[in-house]
Amino acid sequence: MSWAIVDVANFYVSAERLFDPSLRGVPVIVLSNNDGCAVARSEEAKALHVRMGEPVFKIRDRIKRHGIQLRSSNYELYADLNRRFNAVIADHSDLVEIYSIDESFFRLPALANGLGDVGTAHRVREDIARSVGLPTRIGLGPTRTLSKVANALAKATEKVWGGVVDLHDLELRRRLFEHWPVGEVWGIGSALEARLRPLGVKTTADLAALPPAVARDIGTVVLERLVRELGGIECDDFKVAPEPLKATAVTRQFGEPVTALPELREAMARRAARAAEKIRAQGLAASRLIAFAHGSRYKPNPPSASRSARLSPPTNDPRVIVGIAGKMMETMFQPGGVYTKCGVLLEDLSPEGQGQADLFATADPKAPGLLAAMDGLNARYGRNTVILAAQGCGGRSFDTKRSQKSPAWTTRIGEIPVAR
DNA sequence: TCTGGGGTCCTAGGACCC
DNA sequence: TCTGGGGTCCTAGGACCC
Repeated sequence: MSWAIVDVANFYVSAERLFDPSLRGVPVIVLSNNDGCAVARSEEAKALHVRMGEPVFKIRDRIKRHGIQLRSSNYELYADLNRRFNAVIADHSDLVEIYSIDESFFRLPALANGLGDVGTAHRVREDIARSVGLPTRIGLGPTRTLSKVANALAKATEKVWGGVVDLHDLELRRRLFEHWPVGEVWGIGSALEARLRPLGVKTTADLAALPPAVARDIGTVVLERLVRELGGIECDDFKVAPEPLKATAVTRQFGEPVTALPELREAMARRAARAAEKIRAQGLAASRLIAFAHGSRYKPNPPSASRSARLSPPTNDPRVIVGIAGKMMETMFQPGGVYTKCGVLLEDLSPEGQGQADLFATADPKAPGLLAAMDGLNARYGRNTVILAAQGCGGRSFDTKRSQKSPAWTTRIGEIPVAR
């Protein structure tokens, strides 16, 4: 098998630059939700040592001194561009797996010599650059893991090898792995890296040389599979049809800290309603609900609590979910606590109507029609056109901050760019 | 004094990814 | 003053069953 993975360079920044030429050639940072941290950096920003995940308030002086441009994250735009570049990939491949918002695995026609695949990979890059306008890198290899490592190497060697690296060749792997730090390998995080270091496993070559049983001993079966995949043995397959969601979460930091119970209830209701809406859109119902609320972890003694409950029968009815989450918020609330975040998790998701009926609960016969009407109106006239009273009206100070958001250039008729 | 064996299910927590 | 959000997978340990 021949695996390929394409990733978009500094995706969020590249997306922002597409419709705003003033951002080109200057340092740009795209911020996390609530405008808190840097989650994407242009090459110019990286050169100024802005780190991934760095809080914005800590780099205010650099932002000012170097004129670093800030943008809030604009997921509507990124999701649309994701759709577009995947359509281009599909022109070249019969099998595409969307792995994340900025990465997709795909299969290339396996030619006898690897050169054909490299040529195709270059054409995919060129097509995406021409028809979508996004810069990409591509890694090729006989397994998923090897293509991921190749992709990382393509990033590091872009100027030399033009953004495509093929790791089908054993000799090339041997040479490159000796210089590639083990912590850079997909699946090796800081904890595993720290466990591997004292054992003398510092490079990818060291890791690939571990006997699988030893790897399992150091980590789990996950590390064992990783080692096998580095050796060219496939342990993982394409996931073309997206697996049904197993759990979903809606958790948000507050724009401003909250101390009053009525506001906390309202904030919780907004998150719970959104979570219920998400699973309805997938035709799923939840069997377990978890709600939590806490204060800043950078403060001493922040309030922190969570509650969980089984939902029987499984449900996606916002009236039920918002009701329970609201009661949970009441039992968690500590007077005097300064809260900065709350959220709802829905777990044990199953297809709607498939769960075991509850012997003691009678289903509301009107619910399906009511919820379909509500979702229909919100789809047609915009999110939150119809809401539950518990969610409260209008924008509130505790909603997420997004002060620098760019327009939805490609998906809203009122926000398309104007040319003069 | 001596105190089985083999399962399943659930939960919490850790680790990883983007 | 200000520090993101949303997923998956695995394991250990407890509760429970026969």
